[in-house]
Amino acid sequence: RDSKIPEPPEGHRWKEVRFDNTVTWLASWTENIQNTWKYIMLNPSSKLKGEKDWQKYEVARRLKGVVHTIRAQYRRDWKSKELKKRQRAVALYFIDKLALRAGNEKEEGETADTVGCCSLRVEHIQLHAQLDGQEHVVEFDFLGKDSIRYYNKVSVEKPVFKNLQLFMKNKDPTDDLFDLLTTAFLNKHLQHLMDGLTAKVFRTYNASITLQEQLKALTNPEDDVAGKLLSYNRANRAVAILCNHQRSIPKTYARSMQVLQQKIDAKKKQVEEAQEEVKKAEDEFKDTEDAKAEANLEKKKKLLKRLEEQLAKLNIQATDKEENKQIALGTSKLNYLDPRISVAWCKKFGIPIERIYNKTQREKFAWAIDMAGEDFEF
DNA sequence: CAAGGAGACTCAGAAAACTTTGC
DNA sequence: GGCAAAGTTTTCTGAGTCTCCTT
Repeated sequence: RDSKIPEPPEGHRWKEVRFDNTVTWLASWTENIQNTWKYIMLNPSSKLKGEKDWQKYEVARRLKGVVHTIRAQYRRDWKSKELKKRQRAVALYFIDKLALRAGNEKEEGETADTVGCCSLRVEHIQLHAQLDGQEHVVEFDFLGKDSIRYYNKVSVEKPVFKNLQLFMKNKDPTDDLFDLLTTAFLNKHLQHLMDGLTAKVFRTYNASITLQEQLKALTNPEDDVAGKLLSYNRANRAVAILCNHQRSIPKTYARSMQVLQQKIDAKKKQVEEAQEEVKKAEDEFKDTEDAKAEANLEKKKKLLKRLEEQLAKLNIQATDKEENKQIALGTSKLNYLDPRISVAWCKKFGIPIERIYNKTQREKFAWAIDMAGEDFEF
């Protein structure tokens, strides 16, 4: 603190050596190709990053307390006399319900043509008064962050639908859907509703609350560890779908699926054979009615049951793999799910934490592992 | 005094590196 | 018990969000 600022080592062209406790980086420079900033920052396992992460989830938990009021308010604003407020209210509805990103404006041409909520254009949505037996369906199709496609058909509340029709009236496909709205305006409003509230907090909040609810709904205390872990993965997957976290289909997918399918086919055959055996044993027992034949029948039945169970397990595995082939679970696990929810779940159901988090993740979430008991509620 | 840009930080999936599994 | 393939973890660095300061 009181020590003298050291001189930059000779033979280098450092700009400066500085003391600055308002930032968290250790070194920075401007990258010379694109003129962007580069930083050396601390590891996620560091105290500094851990505390920041904790804070983030605490803000999301505060949102939980006021989200009902906020929802009531944006519903009222759907009928506002000010068009700008209506746009804000509809956009916020999307951000809340669909976990869309804020959608800052970005420089045209220089960067990929991707959008978020506030930067949606007319061409990115289609309205269907009626679709697949649902009313007021909005069909989204646009490229989001990292040019990942967002495609979704959602039934929305009638006032939202009416408003969207209004916003689209007399506009070209390339016009902004929310032409009166900016992320700055939206975030200023959110800040006013709750200290520290911004658009992205909704993503964190909805992701975490979804995990908690799904875990509650899916976990069967009777299941073994593998069964419970499957439930956990499904809860995690629900969140990844909500946040649209995708991945390209793994190169090994087709092959490993094929191998699995072979296993399934082989198992099916075994089951069929076992069924034959049972039938045979049944006939024999009917004929002879002796104890030996009965015992044999029971044995065959038992075998059949075991094989059927194994088949069912393989089928689940295949379904799981199939469902997961385009979905990336890592991003939500690392960035959106309050780790205390997972820690509490592990403690409650006696699942070792290392089945959920690997070594690096346990280091990153050390604060949560320390803090959360089995009855932690997000 | 609002608009806009600089700056700082979080979040994203792909690819490389490493570990485990199944033969 | 060794080796290839499959699966997992780590690394990489670009793409977003949002704050704050300048104009």
